[in-house]
Amino acid sequence: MQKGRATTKASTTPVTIHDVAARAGVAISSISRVLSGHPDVSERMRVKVLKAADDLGYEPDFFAQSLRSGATKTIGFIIRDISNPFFGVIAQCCEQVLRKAGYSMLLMNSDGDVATENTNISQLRRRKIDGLIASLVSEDVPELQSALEKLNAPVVLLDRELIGFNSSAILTNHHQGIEDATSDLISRGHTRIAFISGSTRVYTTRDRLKGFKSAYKKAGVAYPTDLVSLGKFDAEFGESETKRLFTLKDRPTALISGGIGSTAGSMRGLKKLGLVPGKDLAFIAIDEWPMFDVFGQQYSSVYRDAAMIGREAAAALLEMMNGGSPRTIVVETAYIVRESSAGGLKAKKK
Amino acid sequence: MQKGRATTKASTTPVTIHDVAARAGVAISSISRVLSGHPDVSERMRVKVLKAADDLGYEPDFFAQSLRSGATKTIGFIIRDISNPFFGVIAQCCEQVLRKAGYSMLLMNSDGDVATENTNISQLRRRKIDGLIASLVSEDVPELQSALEKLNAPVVLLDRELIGFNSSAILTNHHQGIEDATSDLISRGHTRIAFISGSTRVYTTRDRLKGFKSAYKKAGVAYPTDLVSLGKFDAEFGESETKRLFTLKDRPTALISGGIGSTAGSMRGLKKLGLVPGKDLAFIAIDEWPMFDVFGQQYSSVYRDAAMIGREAAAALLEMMNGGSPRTIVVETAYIVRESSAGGLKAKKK
DNA sequence: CTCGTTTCTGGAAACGTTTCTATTTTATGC
DNA sequence: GCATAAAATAGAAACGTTTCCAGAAACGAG
Repeated sequence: MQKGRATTKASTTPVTIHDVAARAGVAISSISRVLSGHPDVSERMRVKVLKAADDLGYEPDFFAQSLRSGATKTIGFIIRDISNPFFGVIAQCCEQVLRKAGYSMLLMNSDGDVATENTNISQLRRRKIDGLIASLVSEDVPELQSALEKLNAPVVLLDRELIGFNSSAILTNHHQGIEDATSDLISRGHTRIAFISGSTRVYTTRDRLKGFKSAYKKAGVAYPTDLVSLGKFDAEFGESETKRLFTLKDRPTALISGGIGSTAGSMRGLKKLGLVPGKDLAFIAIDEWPMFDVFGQQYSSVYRDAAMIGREAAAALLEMMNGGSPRTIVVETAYIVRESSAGGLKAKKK
Repeated sequence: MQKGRATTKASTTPVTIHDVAARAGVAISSISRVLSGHPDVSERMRVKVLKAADDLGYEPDFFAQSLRSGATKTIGFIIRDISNPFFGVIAQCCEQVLRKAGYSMLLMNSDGDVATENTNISQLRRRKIDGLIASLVSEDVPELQSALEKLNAPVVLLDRELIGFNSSAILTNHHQGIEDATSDLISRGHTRIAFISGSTRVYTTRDRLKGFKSAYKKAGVAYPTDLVSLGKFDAEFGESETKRLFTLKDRPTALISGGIGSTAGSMRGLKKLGLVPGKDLAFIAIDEWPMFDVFGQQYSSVYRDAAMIGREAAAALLEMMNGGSPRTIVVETAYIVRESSAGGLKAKKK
């Protein structure tokens, strides 16, 4: 049930630069010059060409342009999982900034899988992207660095450190926020604080752990190595580890868990154990997410600004694509105290 | 601080089909035939070419392929706002399915703005996408339909009805879930139920309203027109309208609000008014989001499966791109009763 | 052995641009 | 009015593929 092709003649055969040249009665090179803003163009020519292009509704073919010029005006965006609202905010802000600069964004989920991530990078290389923004699954994959180098395009890493690789990075000062949070719990009398986070193969987790340890050190107390559980970023891991830790003989009295997937898992685990944050234990979430103010209002958190991370990442990439040099930006975190920082100690005293 | 170019010779000059042809000592057309699986190829040639391609690490140039063949293996994905977790889940599932079929996804936010959406569509047309999945801002934009037609590619619409336009659509049966929810509230004794949703210029809102009206009709009661507020999908609208409705002289005793942005706004508004869902009013959210089970556990909802919507959309698009015809799929909703369905009536009796 | 098919291969023409080079036109200074 | 430089234009060669076409090689059948 196709629409009659006579009605919309534009859709039948796309109009090319040749058509415009024929209509204006000039060479195709002149069309290109006018449209790309080349300086050596007379006013008479400019008017004539623009008129012809407008009459015909000419739109340059993207692939032909890219093939010839080498620039694709396309950037790649690789993350673990776009359904994670934290990444969603980052992606949104990146896309908005990049779009305004004339770039389009290819989105790819790595599903937390190194092999998928590698495939994605290859795919983006074949598509000759002008730049890449990525939150990588792991920092210590041997072939990763050379895969990124082969892209031959500027790279902005989100919360990752690839030593020896010349990229921009938007890092987060996790350790300060976590240290503040941990110190607060210690000052309230906690010693057995559980700490759940993702893989130690990324900066994120290492920097968080650094803050956790540092708080204990400042308090002059050894940190509870048996309560630190680092492994994966997903909810399943957070849930099972929470269950395991909170059924130990010497049960923890507090829990710091993050990022978002991990927190969700921990909450599920606690719920199943019948433990209530702010009462049966002190609880601090790492990272907030949309609507935290209404749905997580009782939960303390270590907060960071996802929108800023997105904007800074896009800005850093644009700068590099315009010939600027890579830079590292550190986004701060803040420990936000709410109701759930209380609780957990009664059980200890009993 | 560039790496020495001698070390990684691959990165200096990309290897083309000509290099492979030279190495194998055959014509470039033979390379193309082997690699594209053309039947008329001898075994000897196949082995020779594959070896040469492998030796050189040859990867076909994407743009050259697209320019010549016309297929871009790229699909466009336009939504209001990827930071909305509901869209995040849809996007994730779409991308996963499409990636496995060899397609990449260009993500664009329309920011709820008709003009931006139109610009995005033009951009995607110039990029000659093979297909489009879109959640449009509004159905009754005059030039929208012709803009989509000019794409010359199959389109899958998310929760939108564009009459006379030949596309697939993944619709949601909103009205059933909303009707069930509303009926439940009515049977509990409510008559003054507030209803907040987005623009009536899209199917989503109209179908929700249909369910709301239908419940009242079945109860034989006129529905409260002064308590229905339809306008925008964002949190600001939800918040201001909630405040307005719940400060009316004849205050509503219950609230149904959605989608996610609207719900968040409503929750904020109620919080500022000091009204507690499940106590001072009955409250039902339209749409759930990640972690609803732990953070929204007391809230009743009208639920639908975002992951399924994403998968179905991708599947429908793939089918159309393979020559199949458009189809319409309807995803069901379910009213899920939780604590917040109670409350609100004491105030009335007083 | 020759002829007609079939199978395979090479050469070249596209695809729609940008950009290089050469040529023509216009402007400038004397 | 003429030489010279500068500005504007046309023409053609790229970019890296796919695909069409023609011809070569292989293969049976008579």
